[in-house]
Amino acid sequence: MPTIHDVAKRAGVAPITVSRVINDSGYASQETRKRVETAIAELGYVPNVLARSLRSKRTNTLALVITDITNPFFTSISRGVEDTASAAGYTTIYCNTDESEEKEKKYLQWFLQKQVDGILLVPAHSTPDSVEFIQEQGASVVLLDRKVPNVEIDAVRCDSEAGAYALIKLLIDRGHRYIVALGGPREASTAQDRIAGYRRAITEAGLAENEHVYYGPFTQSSGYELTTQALAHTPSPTALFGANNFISIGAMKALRDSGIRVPEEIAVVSFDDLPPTLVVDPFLTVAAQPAYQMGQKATELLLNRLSGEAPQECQEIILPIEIIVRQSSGPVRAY
Amino acid sequence: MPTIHDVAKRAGVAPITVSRVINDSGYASQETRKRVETAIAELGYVPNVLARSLRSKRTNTLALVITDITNPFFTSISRGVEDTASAAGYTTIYCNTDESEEKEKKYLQWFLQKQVDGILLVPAHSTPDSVEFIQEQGASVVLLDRKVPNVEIDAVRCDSEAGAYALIKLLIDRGHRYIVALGGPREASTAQDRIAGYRRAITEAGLAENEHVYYGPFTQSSGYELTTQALAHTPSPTALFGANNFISIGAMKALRDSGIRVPEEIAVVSFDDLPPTLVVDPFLTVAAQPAYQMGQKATELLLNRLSGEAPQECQEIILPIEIIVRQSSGPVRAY
DNA sequence: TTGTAAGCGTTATCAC
DNA sequence: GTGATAACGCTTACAA
Repeated sequence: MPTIHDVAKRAGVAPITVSRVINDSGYASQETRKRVETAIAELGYVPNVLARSLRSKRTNTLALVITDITNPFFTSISRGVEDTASAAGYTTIYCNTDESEEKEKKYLQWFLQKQVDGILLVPAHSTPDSVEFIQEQGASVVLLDRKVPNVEIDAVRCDSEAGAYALIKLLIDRGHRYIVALGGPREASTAQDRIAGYRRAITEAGLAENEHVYYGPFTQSSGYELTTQALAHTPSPTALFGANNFISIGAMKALRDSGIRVPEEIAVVSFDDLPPTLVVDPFLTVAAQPAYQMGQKATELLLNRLSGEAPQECQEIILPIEIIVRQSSGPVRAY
Repeated sequence: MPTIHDVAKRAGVAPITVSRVINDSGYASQETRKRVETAIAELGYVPNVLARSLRSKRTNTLALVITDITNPFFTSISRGVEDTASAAGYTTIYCNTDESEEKEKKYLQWFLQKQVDGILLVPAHSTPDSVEFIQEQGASVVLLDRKVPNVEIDAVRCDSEAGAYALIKLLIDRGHRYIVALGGPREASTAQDRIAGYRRAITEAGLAENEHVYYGPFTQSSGYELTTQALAHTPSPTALFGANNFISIGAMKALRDSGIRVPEEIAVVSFDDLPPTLVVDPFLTVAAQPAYQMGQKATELLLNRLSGEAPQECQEIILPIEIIVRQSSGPVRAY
């Protein structure tokens, strides 16, 4: 493998001149530039990014820390991140934490050791630990999707509380009085906010007594299980609210297996839409988050921060949620 | 940030001794080891991976080059890769080529510059260019999902030809005589093989005259469009074969929009299953590939290659395809 | 516009 | 067991 020295020798210049040509930094006469470029081409020279980063302290790498790429919501986010990052000349490292704080910590440590320029983090838990850990090491972070209390930090997310409120309000307006929430993990801020929105809508409608919340992981099997429990309860719910896409799919499966028809016998609403590429007949009434855009905006914010273009103070970007009414929420009626 | 020198000074040893303790290489007396470890803890020393890699020529990083993370098939592959890689202490860089050879080339260049230890490649086109490019730079590659002609190389994939053959055979056995193939891009080896399998089944059944193949990208909109074209054709097909999941979903939408019932009026079979986490009522009869395992096996193979444990000669791992019969293929009948 | 010298933080090599 | 030295390939700081 030829080095910058080899190129320099062949072009009859100093290594630093080659460096200048490669990076378009500093001056270089038309002719010198030409000679260097020829030498590079002839030798098939490829700069060693490691050496460059060691010296310059910049790796042109971003880290994306999400809980599970298998969830289409995070898939879209990650696509938004990768597109934006690569367009700016950055590569993306990624990992799945599976909602485990331990894994999260391990990965963050790795990534910081790799000297990534910035981190996009979907924090598993609502504690400032991870963020503080990153900031101590002097790296830039942007929080994605979820909140963390007591830290000044750039963030991009949707208003989960408002989204959940709108969904529940919709159910109440259609006559539902007994709505069960199939919640996510207590640790995730989005899960907390969605339950808060549920609660607000229920309480406002004077239905506080009917409040009924289950908690569990953001998985299909949890949705299935919680639904089974909810159905066994008396009085039976007339509507279900799934706190994310996986939970709702699990709920739908449980209802199917119990022979309960949606929306005729029970209504279902859900957080998160599935991408249209994956569904032939969209059926669920949902609060849809612009996942791709979230990834995009977060990456732009991070890149601006890195280039020093962003204003000093922290930015919180709250993207709008779209309520998409489909069949699963059923018609207006009296219960 | 403390360096290895600071630790060495504090522990009263040479930097190389610290290095030995950190990496568990070479000897170090119990006592020295202790002193070094204390110093490390006291200073909060974190090794600089960049410097280490520059010297050692190993980055503990793998690159995953896929066409589109948004496709659940590749999502599962990527999860298999990441799980396996991280368990072995490797981080994963990834990118989406969108079936573009140009993007592929750009990303490969980046990744090779970053000195990744190995690359997992889903080649956009069936040409040896990319593979040769990588091998010239001395990096290890494992081919994933798709073939490339005229190169000796490790590879993990499924037998697309056989899978397609089995699907078409199933349709023929149910009485279908006019089956249209909604193919993928001509450049992708999997698309080629699936059409070859289609052709073999059709020909074997003496239906060569009814062969009818469309080509287009592996997207939903292509599936939609090709289906519209196929329906306009006379005689009308009694069955459709979608060459991948997106194409088939597009086909299903086109059929729905045309008011044509599946499987009553037309049968549909498809390559690739959707993960059970995403579908409430699986409907399509499919040739399902073990995507997660493919990622896992490919990564294991690559890691073995890197550690020199793999045998000299190249390995081709062909994983079994499962034919899952559901409603979309309909019952046996005469046409 | 170009070059010199030094150093980024590690580890390979060889010596003791 | 431990250490001195050089080197990995590049860029910053300064000089000409």
